[in-house]
Amino acid sequence: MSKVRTRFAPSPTGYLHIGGLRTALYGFLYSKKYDGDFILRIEDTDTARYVDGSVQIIYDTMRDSGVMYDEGPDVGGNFGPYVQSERRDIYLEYAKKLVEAGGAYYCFCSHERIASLKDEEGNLRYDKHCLKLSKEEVESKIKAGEPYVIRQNVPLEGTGSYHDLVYGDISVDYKDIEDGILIKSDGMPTYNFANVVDDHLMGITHVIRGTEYLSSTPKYNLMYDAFGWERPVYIHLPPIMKDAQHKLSKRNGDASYEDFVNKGYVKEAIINYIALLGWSPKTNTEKMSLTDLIENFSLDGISKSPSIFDDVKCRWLSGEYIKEMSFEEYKSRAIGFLKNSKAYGKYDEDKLLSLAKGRIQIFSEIPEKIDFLEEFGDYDLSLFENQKQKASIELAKTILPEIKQTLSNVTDWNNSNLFGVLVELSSKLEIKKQALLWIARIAITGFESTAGGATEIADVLGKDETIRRIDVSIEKLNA
RNA sequence: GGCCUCAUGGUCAAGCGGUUAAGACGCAGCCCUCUCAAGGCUGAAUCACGGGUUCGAUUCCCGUUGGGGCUACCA
Repeated sequence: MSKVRTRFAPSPTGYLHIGGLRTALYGFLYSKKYDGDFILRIEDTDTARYVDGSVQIIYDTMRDSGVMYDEGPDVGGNFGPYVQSERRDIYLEYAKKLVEAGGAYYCFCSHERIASLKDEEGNLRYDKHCLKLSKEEVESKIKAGEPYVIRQNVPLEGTGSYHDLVYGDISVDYKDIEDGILIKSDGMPTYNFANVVDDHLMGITHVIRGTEYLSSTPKYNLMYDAFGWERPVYIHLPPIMKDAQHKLSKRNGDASYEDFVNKGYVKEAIINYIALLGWSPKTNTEKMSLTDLIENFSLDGISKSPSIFDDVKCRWLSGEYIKEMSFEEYKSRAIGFLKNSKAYGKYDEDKLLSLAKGRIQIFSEIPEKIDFLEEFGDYDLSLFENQKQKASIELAKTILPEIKQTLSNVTDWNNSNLFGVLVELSSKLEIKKQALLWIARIAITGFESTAGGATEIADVLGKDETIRRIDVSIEKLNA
């Protein structure tokens, strides 16, 4: 059996969105699973929709996410060029061959004539008018400089069938397929032609793409057959939806990979999550690295129905990655987000980061988790009241001076020491440690809930600031 | 409109004629805990509808409904 070769063929019309990335991912996983090649091809035949810079975004996204290709415009390969606009002559050459083979024909009809072909329901259907032109007529028109397109010659009768590895047997009657344009009047091919020529010339064995091509595949097969080429294996993928009725798409301005990365989602989690959207390993394992995914990927786990992107679950997965990340790794990724916190620069970086780790799902949540450190101020005394912890304003009044005294004597200021002395104090005072720690925490933060406990926070604040805040609270209680 | 296609809890999903219909996220409750978070346990919640086929349908067939796609000199 020949080597598996799959491809991802995006058009450079903007950023690379999540749905496109998943298509790329599946192509990548499938090829790697079978030790094959994964090719990147840029489909830029529509010059009008071209967006500057988007090719670079595609390169960057694929590299950054780990969905890396073996051949492509910027890495080379033996089947180039990998940019369609650079293959113009190739398409023209093959289009002529197809005309020779009877699979296509020149068409000189004006837009006006085409428009006049509307039927009662307003549908357009080309009437094969130019198919009747003799070879001589065609040649003289071309010579005279008349603009033309090349159309596919689809049979009026019969049925095109093929087997899709996800959707099974698909059949479309040829009468329902138009004689679509293969070469535009500007000499560029349309997707409908370029994809066939390129996939064949590049040796693509498995075509993995979205379902939007499911019903147009029979017309591509017509071309493979007319050329006498072997048809590739087809694997169509269900779409990723934004909600029940809208597909995630860049045309709608939906989220891209880089948007998620910028918001602080762990990249591995993004890939992991989208791998699971529309595919199931059939085991209960959900957290998987790219390597795990390659190992477990299989076509029969791909589902046929659309799946809705669930941001909540994607964040959860991201949080799982953060929890399991080494501190060093976490720090290197989180530091840029820490800088957005009010507390940044005022306290020890590692301590701030530790406070947030385990409490966030995406890195951009860091500031909101630790900003309270810099928001100590006019809090409500009723916060000292807590039945469950057996804490009260009265108790706070009596023990806060003791807490201050005890802390003042601490020389080695760190979390475990602080915890030790305060627990010791609570037993000496014969009160629950929970009550004492609750009071201490409220006294130094002024918040009902905080990321971190009393001693953990005191550790971050440092001795001077902790004592100062306790003084403020004592004064407040006695006011 | 025509054609293609899809349909299991709120979401992702396993299931592939006989199951107490997995699991995960989320949600609720309890436990644990230095508040929060994390962790542990428990719980609520699903086979779109109607016909068949079959001893028996979530599973197979047909239809209805609903969703998506194609129907461009876009991909």
